[in-house]
This record gives sequence, structure tokens and C-alpha cells, in this order.
Amino acid sequence: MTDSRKDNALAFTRHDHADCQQHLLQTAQQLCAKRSVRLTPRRLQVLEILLRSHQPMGAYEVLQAMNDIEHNIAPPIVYRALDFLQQQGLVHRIESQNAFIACIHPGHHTTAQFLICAKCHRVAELDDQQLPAMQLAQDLGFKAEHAVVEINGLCAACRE
Amino acid sequence: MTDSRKDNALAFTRHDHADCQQHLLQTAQQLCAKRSVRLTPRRLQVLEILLRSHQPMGAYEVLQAMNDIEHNIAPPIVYRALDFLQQQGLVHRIESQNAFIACIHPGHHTTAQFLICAKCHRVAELDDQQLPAMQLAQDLGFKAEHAVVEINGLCAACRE
DNA sequence: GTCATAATGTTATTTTATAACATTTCCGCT
DNA sequence: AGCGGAAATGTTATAAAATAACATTATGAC
Repeated sequence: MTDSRKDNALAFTRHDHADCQQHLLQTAQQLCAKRSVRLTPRRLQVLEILLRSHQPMGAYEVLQAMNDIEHNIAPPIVYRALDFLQQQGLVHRIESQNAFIACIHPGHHTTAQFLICAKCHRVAELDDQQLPAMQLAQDLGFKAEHAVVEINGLCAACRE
Repeated sequence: MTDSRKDNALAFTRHDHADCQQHLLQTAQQLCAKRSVRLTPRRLQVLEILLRSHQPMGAYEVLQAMNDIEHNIAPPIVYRALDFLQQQGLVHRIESQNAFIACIHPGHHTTAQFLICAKCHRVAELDDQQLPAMQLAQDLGFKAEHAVVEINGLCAACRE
């Protein structure tokens, strides 16, 4: 198995989550600084909440997490932060679940592809996979902008 | 360009829609008969509505179309028919749009892949494309059940 | 025909997302 | 420092999408 495949497997294995959280937060800060966009406290808060989760979270779950600390947070606050984070490629939307997950490869602008476990609800983000449909799209004169690839099934641990 | 590629291009070209509607309805009837499942009037009605559309329709749009004929149709009626049609592979859900579209290759149980034009909102359904992420999934011990592939962009006609 | 099951109909509610507008914060500029 | 416009956040209300729970009707096996 190649290195990239090992890396891809990470999301379904135990590892030091606190470490990767810290690292990803730092990367996010750097990326936003480089792009001269503002990773404000609110946006950072939402990103942190998503990073703490091993699973995609619904917008209202994020909202709930925010309300646990500070009351009366309203939906637009969450949705706006999520919009920003998505634009910056720091968060992905899982379309088939109306949910959001922190990106584990921020900065890589390739199309994300996900393996979603129906049992434990963990998600593995695959990086840099080819998508033959892209080539076909181009042959048909279709200009692809954004691809959604979500594979639902059972992860190795949950198959037993 | 191979035959299958020509076929894939169909959704973005003009053709005799009435004919393909009829043909697909017939195929649906046959499939359901073979499987001993009931394509009831309600389910048929929903399928017909979707077949008439060149674009994915939201559940409430379908509902609206039904209410134009008969009043007081409630959402569960539509959702249940859509559920059935999806189970039978006669209708696909476009996850990134919370919308539904009639399948143009019913009976082929491969994972559907879509090219979605952001301007004209037409959708091309690609058949039988490989998905390398599937192989990777398998290598990771992940058992894939259902894949969502939706490529958003601009179709040839709308690029001009 | 009777009965169990499947399908449909009905009412109410939940979940997800956005519109519209008010207020505050940030940042370049003088 | 202070002004002014833009960006971000806060607030209120509502729209859009989906489902829960239960009542009624149709279907097909016996």
C-alpha cells in the first residue's frame, strides 16, 4: 500500500486527535493569513467545533455546541461561518447528509471524495483520486467546476 | 467518440422527448412487473411528472404539479412515491440539490453519475463510469454500498 | 368473503436553510 | 486619534425540505 493510501486510511484508525486538531488549526490560520481573509473568532469557533468531531455535524448540531457556551446564537451565524470555511476549503459539506466536516487536507484544492460509514458515521476523506467522469465531461464539452463524490458503506472496523 | 459516449451526451441535446418518455414508462412497468412490486397510479403519476421535466425537480415542485390536477396532496404522498421509485432505481436523488430526476437507464444497477449544468439546470446521467475511489475503498477494507457522484459545471451549450 | 398487509391519506411537527434588516467591528485613510 | 466605508456579526422572522404518527382504503392470498 502506498503512503497516500496509508494516509487515506487514517480517518478510520485511532490516532492522536488533539495533535491533528492543533495542526489543522494552525494550517487554517496560515492559509487565511496568506490569502488575506479573516479567520475571525466566530469562524475559528465553528472550525474548532468541527475539528473536535469525528463525524460530520449538522449546522444545528454546531449551533447547539455554540449555545452550550453562549446563549442565543441564531442559525445565520453558523451558516455564515460555514459558508466562509467552505469557500476557504477548510470545511466540506457532505451533501448526502446535509452535514459538515472539517477538511483534513486544507490547501489541496483537488476535489474531495469521501467514504462514509453507515454504522460509526466516520468519514474518510480521500485525496487526489482521479475521476474518469471528469474526462468524459470534458469530452462532452462540459466544464466541470465542482465534483461531489460520496461513497456510503461500512468501514473495515464496522464490518465485523 | 464511442457509442456510449454519444449516448451520454444525449441529455444535453435535443431529441424526441415524448418518445423516450413513453419508452421509459413502459420499461418501468415491465421492471416492476418482473420484480412483483406495484407501480401504482400514484407512483406512476410521480414518475410521469419527473419524466416530463428536463431538470431535477424538488419534492415540493412535484407536489405542486400534482396539486394542479387534484387538490390537497400532502408531502408524505410525494415522498413515499419518490422513495419507492428510488428503491426501484427508476428515480435518482440529486443530493447537492435536494431534487429528484427520472433515471434514463432503469435496470442498469451501476452507480449513477451526473453532470449538472449550473445555467440550464439540465442533468446528464453518465452510465457505467469507473470510480477509482471504489478500488481504494476496497483496499481500505471499506464495503461500498452506494456512491454519489455529482459534477457541477457548465454544459457545452451554456458555455458560449 | 375474510383477513392481513401494503398503500394511501391526513394532521402536525421537525429539520434545514435563508431573507431582510440592525448593529458592531475592522481597517485604510487623513 | 478620528472618520468613513466595507465586512462581519447579531436579530427577527420565515421559507423550504422532510418525517412522525396515526386513520383510512385498497389489494391479494386464502
